Amino acid sequence: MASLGELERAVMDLLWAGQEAATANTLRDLLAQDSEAGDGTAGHQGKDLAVTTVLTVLSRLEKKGLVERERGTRPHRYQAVSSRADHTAELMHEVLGSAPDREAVLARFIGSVSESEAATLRKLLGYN
Amino acid sequence: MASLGELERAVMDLLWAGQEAATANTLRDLLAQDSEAGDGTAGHQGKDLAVTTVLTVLSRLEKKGLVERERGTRPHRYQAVSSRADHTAELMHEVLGSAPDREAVLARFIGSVSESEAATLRKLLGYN
DNA sequence: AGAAGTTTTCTACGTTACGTAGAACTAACG
DNA sequence: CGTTAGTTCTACGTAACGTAGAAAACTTCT
Repeated sequence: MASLGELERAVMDLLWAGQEAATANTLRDLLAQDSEAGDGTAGHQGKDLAVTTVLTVLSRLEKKGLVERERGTRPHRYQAVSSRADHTAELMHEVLGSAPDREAVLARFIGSVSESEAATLRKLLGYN
Repeated sequence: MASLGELERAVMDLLWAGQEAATANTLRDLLAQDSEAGDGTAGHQGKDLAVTTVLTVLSRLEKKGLVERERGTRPHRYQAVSSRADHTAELMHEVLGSAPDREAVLARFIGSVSESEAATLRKLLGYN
């Protein structure tokens, strides 16, 4: 119960990027901007989305527990429930937990970690 | 490009469990067995699947690059391309790579790792 | 070789997730 | 209270997946 669609992902990226809670309109504008700057790298192409589209996606994200909304203010404001780092780490745990042989998974995982990441990990695990 | 459906997952689990390449029929039988033993823990319920169902799933898994088939022999034999540990570790990397702030993700990840896993990781990273 | 059985491929349908948005409803503001 | 901004409802198209029958390909037996 974790994978996100392309647009859902784009919205979460925006929510994770900005620290402030945002409205659907703001998000729609940001999405429009992102789709410009056509560096061809990735991302959707072309026309702006309708606000209702953004709202639908936000509702779905809320149902999934990834987004929280302030219903008090009139233009509702949305924000990510947890930081991207937290969310991603949680996902990693989910994946890790999906296998019965965790040790083996960790071994392979560490086996293909970059040197800098390995350094980070050593630091994090260091004393304790 | 990674997530598996419930049945796809069940099939992969069987392929990962057995070291020998298996035929669709064998797999169907194993799936039937698994669905018995109704401990209610999880897994599908009820009736056996048609062999064609298993074959369809195997084809899809092959297309996804998770399964390899020997076309030479007549009942084709199927096997996992990589071990479950490898596959899972790869998934973890994919997840990790999906965030721009890997260090932060790793920090959170390590933060909620069990003590035994932490020990495993220290060992793997070469105490330092 | 021809019939009969086995295995694989093709095609298809139902369900659910997701992108997308119009229509209708609700709240705010003058 | 009417207009306007914002939200919810409903809906359609596409794709993934579970599921399997029908048809095609291959084996085997006589």
